[in-house]
Amino acid sequence: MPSNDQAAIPPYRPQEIEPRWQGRWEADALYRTSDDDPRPRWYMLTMFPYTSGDLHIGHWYAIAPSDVAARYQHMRGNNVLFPIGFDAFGLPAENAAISENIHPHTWTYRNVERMRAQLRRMGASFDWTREVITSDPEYYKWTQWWFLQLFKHNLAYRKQAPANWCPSCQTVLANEQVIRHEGEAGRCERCESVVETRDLEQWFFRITNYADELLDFSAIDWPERIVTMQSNWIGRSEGAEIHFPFDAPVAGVDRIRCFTTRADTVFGVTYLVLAPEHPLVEPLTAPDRRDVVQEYVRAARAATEIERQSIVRVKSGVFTGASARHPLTNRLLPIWIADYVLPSYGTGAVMGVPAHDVRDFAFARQFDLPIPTVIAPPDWDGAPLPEAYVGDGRMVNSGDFDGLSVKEGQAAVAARLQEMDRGGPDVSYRLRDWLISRQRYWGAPIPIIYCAACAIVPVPEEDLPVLLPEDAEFLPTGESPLAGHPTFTQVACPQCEAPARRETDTMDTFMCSSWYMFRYLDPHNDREPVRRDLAEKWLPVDQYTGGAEHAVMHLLYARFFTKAARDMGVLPVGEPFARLFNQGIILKGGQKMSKSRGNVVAPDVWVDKLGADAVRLYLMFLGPWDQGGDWDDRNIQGLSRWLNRVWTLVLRPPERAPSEESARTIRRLTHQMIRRATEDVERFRFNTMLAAMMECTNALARERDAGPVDGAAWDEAVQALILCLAPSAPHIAEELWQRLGRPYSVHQQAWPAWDPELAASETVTLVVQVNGKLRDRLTVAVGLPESEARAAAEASANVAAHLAGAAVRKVVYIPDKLINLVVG
RNA sequence: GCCGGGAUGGCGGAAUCGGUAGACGCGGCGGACUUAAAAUUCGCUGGCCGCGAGGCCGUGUGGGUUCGAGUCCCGCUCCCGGCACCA
Repeated sequence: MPSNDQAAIPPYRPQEIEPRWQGRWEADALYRTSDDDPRPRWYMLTMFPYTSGDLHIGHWYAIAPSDVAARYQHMRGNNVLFPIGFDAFGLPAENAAISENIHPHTWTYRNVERMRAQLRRMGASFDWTREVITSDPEYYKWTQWWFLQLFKHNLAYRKQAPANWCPSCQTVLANEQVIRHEGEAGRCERCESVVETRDLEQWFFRITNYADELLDFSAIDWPERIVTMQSNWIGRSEGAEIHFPFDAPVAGVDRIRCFTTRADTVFGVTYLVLAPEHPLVEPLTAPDRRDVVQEYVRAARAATEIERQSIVRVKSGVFTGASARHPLTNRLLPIWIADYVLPSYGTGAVMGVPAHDVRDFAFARQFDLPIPTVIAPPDWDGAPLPEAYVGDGRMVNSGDFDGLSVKEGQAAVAARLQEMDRGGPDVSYRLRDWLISRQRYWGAPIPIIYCAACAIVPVPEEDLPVLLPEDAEFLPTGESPLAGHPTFTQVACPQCEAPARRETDTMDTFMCSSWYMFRYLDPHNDREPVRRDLAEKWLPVDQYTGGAEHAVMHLLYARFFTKAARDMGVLPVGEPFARLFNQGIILKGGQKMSKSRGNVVAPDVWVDKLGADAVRLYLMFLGPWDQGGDWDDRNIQGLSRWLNRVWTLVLRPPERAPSEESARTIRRLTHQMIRRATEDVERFRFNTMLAAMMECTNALARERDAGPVDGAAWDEAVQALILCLAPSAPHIAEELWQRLGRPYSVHQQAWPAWDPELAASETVTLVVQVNGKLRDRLTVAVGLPESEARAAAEASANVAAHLAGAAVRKVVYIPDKLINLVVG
């Protein structure tokens, strides 16, 4: 085209049009969701961000495609709810408070302000009227209410438990704050001191009550990966409990209970092992063994569980001097203690079967304990085993169980023990109860009062919220920060009115995020967490998106909360999220972005340079969303260029002339594009969706440059392109839609439908092969009969050359695809 | 060690009910426009051979099934993620 045409259309200036449309949409409340809208509901949710400071490119990568999906559902005629909020309690605010000498509240709400503004620049279709901030009293009042409900239903309990204690920071650390990776395992992430264990009274939730139900994923459509991770985390093991009696009761107990998945090996037991923390260790230990046992226990307790699990697997342990009887042979079995037995799994006691367990084998070797074989490997010659044999085989040296397979033996032994009242079938889980106490300031206070007379008293619901005092001293002092507050702890017992003391721990922030998806439905309700009819209308969330790093934390806790709430009659559903999609991680130069690496991509810089639309598109285009990808400064140019081409395509009118042929071609391009874009957006394949639209743009430009186009078909094409682009690049789509004189807003138009007939091609490329090798490509009519296809193929000079006169033995014909002539 | 996921041009990635490998984009090369550059735009761009028509090779690696394999089966190598003394 002549260059002076270019002067005729205004340049594409995202910096000018994006803020203008954002202002207009907000003024018009375009994205406000009504609860009374009769259209089908669609609850689209993206994991709310933590108030960490600036919105980084990872937030954009998580949120922008989610916004595209929400906008698409809206265009499909659904009443879409797409809310946003902030996960605002937590340790980073306290750390910032300490290092920057600023109050956590100030720090957090300043970040909320900044992040709101940055989110608005993205042009996302959030309904801001439903925003929740978990550190608002209006919100955490109900977090505390949830605690009280769980307490009332016996799903919350208090017990003494070991916690990670940093002697330098003078505070308890969450497991996540203890370095786990090899070399530095068991150290504080802030000061690198060796973390100790301290016993503290802690609050727990009985998530283990729901272990089996949490293993049932049949009602939800989640990525296989997350399902597997949750299943492994819950770790259901079927086996048996086996009781080993004492000759005389010890501390009122007459037996040691062990859990095993290998009841079939019970005749191979040569010793028992207790975890050093096991309550029977003290009463069992013989007087002459006391010193050595106490020293071992002390050393074991000095290490954290994390440390114990990460040290090299050298077996250590000491003999207690006590013994128990074998339940089936009555043999005396020495009782040891060893730190390879974990106090928190099973019963904290293990039967040692050296021949058929690699850990027991190592232990027996270390301490010279007998290693009798009781499962015969195939072709076993009766010789001692060189290593633990854990495979299948027949039971031997096992009395009347000899000859049974491993599987048969497990059932038979468990049944026999049950008859004898010495145990029986049992199930064990890796999942532990959820420890929610935090000895920290910046969290929701646990609504509990301790009274000398009435013991543990829940705060009455009408007294909620228990406000977090603003004037607490939160610097690390070795005590829970609220404990040092002059008035917070002092309270009258709600039952007897005697002076009592408040609980001073706060709740794990994962509690706040376990129910936020319900609060969006009714964010300002001051009488209940969510109105029942709204929960019935909107739940479960139709589509949830977020990172896979929350697989066994947030996503598991949220499922637990929902099931508990259903059983308490609070919610009508047992699963919070019907569908889940995990986006991947965005990298820079193949590495995670971090301030210390100096490779953090700031979205604002790119919005200034190329516009939010280009940034959104690039994030969608750089690869499949679930695989993540690497940010490359150069590649984003391609998306910006494409937007410029779309801009020009729409605004520079082509030469028009009615034409059947041109109309057919343009409509075919259009409807093929709509079909591909629709199928791809449905599957969250945003990269190929955009590729389809780019191809259409390029093809339309070629049509235009080739001569006059059919005006009606052209207008349809351009409008369809804008509509398909609208969810992905909402600003330029709105601008072009307006410039075409179409009615505001493009975002309230219907997603275009494709007509299969218009999308269909009249001709196809038929691939011609000889013996499976490509020899020619023919353009033929759709649905060509085989005889004609064969004739056409054989007429090809190159095909004839390769046939070389040989007889065709077989013809493979896939209509509209390929014909393969097999010779020889 | 166990459980997932993956390996395709110079780069990011397309294509999996087995049927044209490399769509789309980046980068590169060449042309147009420009005093020049940038921007824009057009063409080419897996390797080797060939003037050309065309041929041979090619989806981590070694086998196999098939008229036909990136795709299915068996064996290996490497990379990423999760779990890790769970009895």
